[in-house]
Amino acid sequence: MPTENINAEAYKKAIKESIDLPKTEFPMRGNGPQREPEFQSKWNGIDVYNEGIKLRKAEGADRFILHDGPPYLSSDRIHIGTALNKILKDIITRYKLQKGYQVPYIPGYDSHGLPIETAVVKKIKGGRNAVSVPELREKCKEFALKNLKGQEEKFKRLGILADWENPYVTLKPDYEAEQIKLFGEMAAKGYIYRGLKSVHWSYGSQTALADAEIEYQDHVSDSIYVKFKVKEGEYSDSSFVIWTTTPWTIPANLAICLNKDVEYCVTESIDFGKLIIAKDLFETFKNETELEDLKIIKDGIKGSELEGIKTQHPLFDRESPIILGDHVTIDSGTGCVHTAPGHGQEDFEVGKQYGLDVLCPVDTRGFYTKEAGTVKITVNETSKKILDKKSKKADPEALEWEVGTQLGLELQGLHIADNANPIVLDALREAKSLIKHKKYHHSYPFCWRSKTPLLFRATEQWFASVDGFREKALSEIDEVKWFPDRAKNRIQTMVEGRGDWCISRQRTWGVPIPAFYDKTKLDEYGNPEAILDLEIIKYVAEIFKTEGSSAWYAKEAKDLIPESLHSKYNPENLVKETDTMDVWFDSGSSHRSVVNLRSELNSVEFEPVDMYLEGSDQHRGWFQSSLLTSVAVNGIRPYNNVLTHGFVMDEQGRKMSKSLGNVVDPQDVIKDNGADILRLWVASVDYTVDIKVGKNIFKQLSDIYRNFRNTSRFILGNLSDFNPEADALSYDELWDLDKLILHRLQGLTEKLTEAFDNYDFSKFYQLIQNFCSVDLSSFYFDICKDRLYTHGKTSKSRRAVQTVTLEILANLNRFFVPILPHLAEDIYSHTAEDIAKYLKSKKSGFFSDKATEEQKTIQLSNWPLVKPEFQNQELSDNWDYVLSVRDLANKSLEELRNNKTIAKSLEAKLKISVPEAKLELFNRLKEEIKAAFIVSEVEIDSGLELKVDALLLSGYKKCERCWKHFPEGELNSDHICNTCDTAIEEYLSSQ
RNA sequence: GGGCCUUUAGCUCAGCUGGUUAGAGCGCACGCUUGAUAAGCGUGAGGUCCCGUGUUCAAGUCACGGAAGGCCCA
Repeated sequence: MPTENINAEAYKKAIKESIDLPKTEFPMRGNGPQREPEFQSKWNGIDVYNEGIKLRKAEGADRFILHDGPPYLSSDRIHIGTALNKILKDIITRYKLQKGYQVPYIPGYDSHGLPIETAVVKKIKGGRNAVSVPELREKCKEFALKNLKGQEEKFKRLGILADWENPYVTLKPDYEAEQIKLFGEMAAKGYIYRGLKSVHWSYGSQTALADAEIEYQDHVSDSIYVKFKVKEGEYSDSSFVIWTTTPWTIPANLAICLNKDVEYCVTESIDFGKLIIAKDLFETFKNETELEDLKIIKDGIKGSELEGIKTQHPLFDRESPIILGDHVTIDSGTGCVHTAPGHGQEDFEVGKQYGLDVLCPVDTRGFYTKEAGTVKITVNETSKKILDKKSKKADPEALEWEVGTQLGLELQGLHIADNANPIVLDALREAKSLIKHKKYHHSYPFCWRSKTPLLFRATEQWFASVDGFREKALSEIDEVKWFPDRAKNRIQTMVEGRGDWCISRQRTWGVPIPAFYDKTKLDEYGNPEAILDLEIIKYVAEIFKTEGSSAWYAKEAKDLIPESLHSKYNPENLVKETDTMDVWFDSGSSHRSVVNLRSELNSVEFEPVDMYLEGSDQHRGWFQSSLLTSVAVNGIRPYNNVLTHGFVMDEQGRKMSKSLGNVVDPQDVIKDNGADILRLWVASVDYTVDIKVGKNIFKQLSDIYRNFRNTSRFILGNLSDFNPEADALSYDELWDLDKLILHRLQGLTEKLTEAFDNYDFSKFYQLIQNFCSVDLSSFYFDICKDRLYTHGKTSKSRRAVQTVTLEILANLNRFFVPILPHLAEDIYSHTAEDIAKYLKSKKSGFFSDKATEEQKTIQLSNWPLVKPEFQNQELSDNWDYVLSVRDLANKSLEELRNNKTIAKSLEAKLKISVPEAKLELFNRLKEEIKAAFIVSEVEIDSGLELKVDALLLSGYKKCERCWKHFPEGELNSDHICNTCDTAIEEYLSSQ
């Protein structure tokens, strides 16, 4: 009751003024696009990355090394998939840092290779040959480093914590030096050899291509059936029929391959006589060739019976023997496989077994060489054009060819993708060997850069012999923990089945292969002997280390070989290798060039790092190249854990492509929503499979993000007057509801920690969302508003809520750090002075005891621990039951609201009947239940079944201040209840 | 064409070794509040668990076949 000496006016005014509403500057909207860079420059100012290392070092903490896989520097922009990758890494490193590890993280960049070279050449007037090799390499380097700056800027904008001052770049001299030493060691162990091999060759780019550089496209080829007449013996009146879609390889045919187990048959038709094909393909063959009179005249011939038969090459005076190979199937064609060892991998292999030559009459640009030979044709309209063009090129004055002329035509100079096929077809027709020609649609390998179709070409290449260490590689795969575990199966299968690794590239922009050729020593094919010497390589490595690998091109052989070896290898006779290394060898060397070279990452002996984390395409890429080189020279895996993520798709789950117009650009996302939204996206999805992204998804993420903000904002606002040192209450002084939420906070902390330990970040998203939305916003906060706003600033019941919400804030704030570092910073920077002081004190456990004042930044906070003293299972179980009754109460209240009996739940009372067994509990908690259900009155009795009825309170009046309803006698003349009256008095006396 | 993988409400995710009416949060609709206010609360409607065929007393869950999509390989 107001006492007489208090001014009635002041009292009335105080009714509203004494309400303790939240007070905070923390904005409702994050405005990330604008404010995130401000936080980031703050972090740069205190050098969070290095301070983090220093701090944990001071604690004597273990290291957690996540070794970065280098993104490729073909552009100065980053792809959404790269953003996903870097964010995942950052979430992990930030979490590990909070958990108390030293977390050195060296970002890397992949800087050599064809795409960069192609992009640079494109910009050079006059093309590749207009500049010297060192000039071209210099331009490539500039281009790569320019892109590095661009990508680095975007990575920083994502909020990635890393050693940005000292990234590793595969073009850096120290990197290159280590890489060729690694190569040298592999060579010394006998794992590197030079061999002739049929490889995918791009005549457009004039180079052999790595598997990763091949694209398959739909293509229309010339499909032909060609007969090869048997020269002698039992089948001398018959011909074998081959099928091919590359007629231009016919001049390189050296054999016909059958399968020893397949049944062959002799067929006959009037037009082409007796033809031998696989019996199972008879119908297909008959349909395809439209030989309606074709019939089988003999069958039951095993492939093995036909081995060694000699057939006549249709174009040349040359034999093509029948050989056997397991790769021959009856899936398509005739079961008799045209074999040109110079133009096919399997042909090459089987040819080797039979001692066939490797005839490859095609030059690097795709033109027939002299070896292709001469064919007989009769000039027709098509060939006339080709021939006129060809002869006018040689002699502008040359006369045009006349249709019908017969001639022997030299194939040399025809291009295999342009005009070779028509000529070969004419020649086959002329020789009466062409049974059928039609167009054929299929998918065919193309060069990813020049978009030209590929051919197989037998060339001299450097190889790493995987057989030498395959078993060890497989047993090391076993030692690695793979996330998700199916990844293990995938890489295992790949390593088991893979062939030798072709390391050389006929390119300029790369690390030169440190080999020489002795032109005075020729092998049987006339190739000079190759020299690969570890001592020389070590010498070259020293040169690279100071001058970079371009020294290879600038120096002469004699300067690249130590003097002491000049007598062994006469530099006068030596020619430098011009091939460079496959870029997968570059990045695959990083365990040596980075991990082993940098003191912050290595120990005395080589040890696997804790983690590699890349997209699932890297099973064939970096995971494998790193594993192979590491096993080869270190005898051990390069990593202990490998985590893979899927690919980013559009909202329909389709691949992103320019033509579909569904590409999501991370730069745009940041511009529109900020980096935290992008990071939250990463944390919201199951990244082990393909991940969808798009406008609607960002809309949803923004909603959730705002919920996180508002939850935090509510706490900050209500803690504005709270001084933990003086005002915090002990556990015993808390309400049940407070203890309940503390208990739930421990559960959340426990589950989140487990989720992070398992790299299961989508759990974070789900758990935090549920906690903020269900446990806090709609439950605890909603209930506590009464206590916070009306019970009086210094009341115990209000202090209890503040004590608990501080505890919640302290955890939430730190939970946000790995995923939403900017939000975490924003929250922390808005904590009131007293709160901040408390958090920085030892008591809170918020920071490491070893942390300096500088290091007390939220970014270097400790991960929250579960506090057993706040766990209270019995209380929680009781309340689970009470809260199930709350659901019933809400339903009943909703009815009253719907039929307009009440507007607010405080206008109602609840009649609750509970089973006898629960009666004591409900009576004991009556006051808290009233608060928890947000009604003004409850009546509790026991009944056979649980029942809740909401009714309009009659005879009660609303307290003008707290809006709860009371029996009329309990309010004073100003319609104020006792609790509020006390609060008002306290307020007035403090004025 | 081959290997591996994915497919549960509009969205993001749970559904362990097969067991009652398939869950959560968000979004949406309707209502309330105006003392978290470009906020907050309540209630509600949403699902042929990609399709088909089997196994089983019982299938989102197991088997086989297929579709769509993805990565890798040819």
